[in-house]
Amino acid sequence: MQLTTEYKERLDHALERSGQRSTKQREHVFSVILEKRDHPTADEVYARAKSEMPTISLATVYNCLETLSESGLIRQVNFDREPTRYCPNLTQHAHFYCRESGEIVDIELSDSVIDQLKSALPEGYSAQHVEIAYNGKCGDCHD
Amino acid sequence: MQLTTEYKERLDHALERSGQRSTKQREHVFSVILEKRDHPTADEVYARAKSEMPTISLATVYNCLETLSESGLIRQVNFDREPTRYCPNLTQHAHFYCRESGEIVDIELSDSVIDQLKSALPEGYSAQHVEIAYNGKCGDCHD
DNA sequence: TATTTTCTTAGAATTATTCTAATTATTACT
DNA sequence: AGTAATAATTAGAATAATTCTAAGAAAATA
Repeated sequence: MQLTTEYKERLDHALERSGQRSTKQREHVFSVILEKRDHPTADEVYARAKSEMPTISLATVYNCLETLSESGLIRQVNFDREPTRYCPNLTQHAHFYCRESGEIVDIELSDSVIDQLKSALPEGYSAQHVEIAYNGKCGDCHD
Repeated sequence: MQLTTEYKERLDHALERSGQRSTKQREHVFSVILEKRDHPTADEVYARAKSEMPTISLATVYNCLETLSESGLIRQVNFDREPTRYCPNLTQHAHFYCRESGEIVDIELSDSVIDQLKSALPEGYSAQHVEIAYNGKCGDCHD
């Protein structure tokens, strides 16, 4: 797939800001993540990326995902002992993991909750990230 | 170390409730977790457990930690691509991970914030756990 | 006490991720 | 444009955390 001009610019600027080069692979991995807005693992990204770029390697996919995360273009999402997942949604949100279906759903959060969470920190502490992970049963999996 | 009567009873009841046996190893692993109230990895628990029970195996430590977690006696704590840690604090709290010192600190949260988080879920969703992980710099590591 | 069930153990296996060293692509410099 | 310097990609090996396996030990049940 092609990156829209908007995302292409966003990618280039973000990479430039962090002193890194824009490459075909980084661009392609970014487009793969944006295309299907779910929460794929590195392996899944690799599989999707390979179908259009057969020579890309798993190591490169890991490198690209790392670079994109560092540049703030995507987020990493972690659940108990599961492989890391990657998320293109940069808005302030939490993740819900359904233990029945394995589905991961974004949960939007109000600014107020986030502010309260940040203000729960002791004096002198500062947080870059707050990761919020729900674990339970989603609507489809309920009795 | 010896488990106090209170904790011994709590352990036995919790195991019974989930149809599991009370064994020397489970008791010992529980006591090790309670003794030093930090957030050890399975390896660290193994090291501590071995000093008093030299024959215990790493697999058993993993099994015991799993059993204790399932029984609700301890909690698992996860941070990005780090080994799972175990926490004896059962009160509603979040975890702060300092990326400088690696220190993990419990952050107490008000019921109100927790309630707001739970009510952010869509209709039909229900959460067993909400894990909240801060990532930043702690008081000691600040400029 | 005998029998069944559940735990523990040691070590092998698995899985996600990172590392290494060689090759290739991109940028910077003439 | 051509060359040197730098950074990224590649394949495969290495690592680290965790899980699995099969045999033996302990606990519960009959």
